[in-house]
Amino acid sequence: MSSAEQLCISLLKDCKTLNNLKQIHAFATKSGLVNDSFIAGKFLLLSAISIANALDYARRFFLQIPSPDIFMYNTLIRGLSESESPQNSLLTYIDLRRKSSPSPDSFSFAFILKAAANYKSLNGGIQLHCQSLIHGFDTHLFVRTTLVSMYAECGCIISARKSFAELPQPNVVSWNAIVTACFRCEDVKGAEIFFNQMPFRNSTSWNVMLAGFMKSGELESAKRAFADMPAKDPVSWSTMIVGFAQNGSFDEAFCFFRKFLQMGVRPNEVSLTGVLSACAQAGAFEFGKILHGYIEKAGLDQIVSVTNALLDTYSRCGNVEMARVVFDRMMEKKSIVSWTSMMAGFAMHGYGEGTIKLFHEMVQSGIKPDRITFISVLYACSHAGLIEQGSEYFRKMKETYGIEPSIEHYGCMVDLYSRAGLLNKAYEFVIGMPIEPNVIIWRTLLGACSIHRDVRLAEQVKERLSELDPDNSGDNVLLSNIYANAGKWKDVAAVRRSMTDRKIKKEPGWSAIEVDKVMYSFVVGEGLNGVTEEVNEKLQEIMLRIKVEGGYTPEFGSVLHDIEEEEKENAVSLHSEKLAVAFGMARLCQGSMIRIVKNLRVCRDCHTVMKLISKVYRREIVVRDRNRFHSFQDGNCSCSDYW
DNA sequence: GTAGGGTTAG
Repeated sequence: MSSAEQLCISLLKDCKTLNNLKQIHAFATKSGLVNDSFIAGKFLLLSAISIANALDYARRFFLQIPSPDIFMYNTLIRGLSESESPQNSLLTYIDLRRKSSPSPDSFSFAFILKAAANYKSLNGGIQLHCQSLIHGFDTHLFVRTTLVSMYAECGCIISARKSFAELPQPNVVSWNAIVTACFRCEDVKGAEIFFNQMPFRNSTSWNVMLAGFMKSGELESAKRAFADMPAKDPVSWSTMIVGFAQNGSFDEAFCFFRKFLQMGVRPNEVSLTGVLSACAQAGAFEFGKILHGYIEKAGLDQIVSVTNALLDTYSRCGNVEMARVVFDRMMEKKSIVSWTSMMAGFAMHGYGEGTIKLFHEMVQSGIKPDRITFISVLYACSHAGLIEQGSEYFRKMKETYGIEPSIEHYGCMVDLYSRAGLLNKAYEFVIGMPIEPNVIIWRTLLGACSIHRDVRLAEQVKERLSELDPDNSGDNVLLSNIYANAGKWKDVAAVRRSMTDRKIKKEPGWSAIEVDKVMYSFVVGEGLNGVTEEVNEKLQEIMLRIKVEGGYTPEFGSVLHDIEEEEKENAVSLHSEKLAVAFGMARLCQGSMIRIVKNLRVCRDCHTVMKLISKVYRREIVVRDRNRFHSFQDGNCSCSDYW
């Protein structure tokens, strides 16, 4: 081996970034080493698998190789199978089959079947199954285990079971694969039966059960299995924490994370992303900050998934500035998820221009936007009232980037026109959509009818919603609010009556606020032990002061009945966000920001009250509602009263 | 020098 070759190999061993790889590439080209198949193979392995955002580089590099060997083909097929567009993996396989050499081997089929699984293409999977049969690899243990997973991913549990049954000697991995396959196809009973039949189990088999139960929403079964398992490893703990977070059980996620810490184990990055996600959903800003400190101390701030979760937590807790700091510190490690999260953060806070600026920076940096990136861009345009730009990006995503708009993109466009008051244009857009509009689309339009007070269109839209989702409480409440705003009390009563007749209950609104790192939640009409009196007193003081000093007059649009004015005032003054803000004003020290998370949309009256409090008391208030953030300062809101 | 099963953010 020449000294240049030795140097090149040792450089490649430490290579961690694309820029670094490019430097080594230049050196290898100059010395002619790039033609060495071993070195070229290593280049591919690094760019296609190990280094983030380097797959395009791998493809270009591959095209320059005169006659790639099977290892090179396999590496590229594998890299593409894990990408956004796994179908490109298939194109590379077809290219391989067109040539007389090299021939595909067992590795090729393991990777290409994984691509079919990721693409969820049953037809493609079946054809590749045939291909593996033709080449005599379908009975290979690894290939067959991948077949079990592939069929399950594509929703065909019968073929998955058949592939497993044809294994003469399944090992523990094959057994785990068939158990996961049952869970994927929503056959929890089947999964339990296979698990009980297993001749051998390591901790992974138990973890398969935990993950399966969690994904099926069977939290009690997951907890039971967790208690029963003989030995818990860090993956078991992470699975539980992540599972709770994904099922919306934040308290249990926090509780398991604390227990995990108490064991004296250093929590891994996955458990941290899980607990951060629970913070993000619950709006637990102070706890998030503690985790941030912990992450830096443990040196986990170099792990992209952790920093992405952290930046998302900050922005969902209303602190988009801290999110930006985390984002900037990632330097060249930013992934498409980091960019898109940051853009979503800006968009939620109403920074439309900032979102678009980030979009261009991302494209500049060489990362291709995907469908989720465009959801953020369109969402930003709609929340900032950038109608022309929104339409332009909607056109561009298909023409320039080849991304077919999905229902979410159409939803953003309907929202864009609706918010701007172009209700007819929005309605025509929905009618002209090439895909069937879903309830979310119609609901967006109904929301717009409420804001822009269009009773006639609202009735039309509600009819469609009644066909698709007749018992939705939110839609019925919205329609009755629209009638209430228009003073049509008879219609309000009719909606209410039909709701009572069909036993539809209004989804209870709740608001949460964190004080001394503890989350307190408030629900209308429910007292909170020990603090009710305190909250009522404070609220009365606030309402009086904003009337006298801020000229507040209540708006009753969100009150359902045709009741006396004074009663109406009581009903709106009890909205959960008002209780939460009163509690925050009573407990948090002067000058600190008040952060509230609400499960529903904030009502117009509460919005006005928040603005007045921010002015009269000189307090900064941030409210996250179902759709976006409202940052109240000196009498104004970041949404410009447009939500 | 590459694989198959369990936990990871938008």
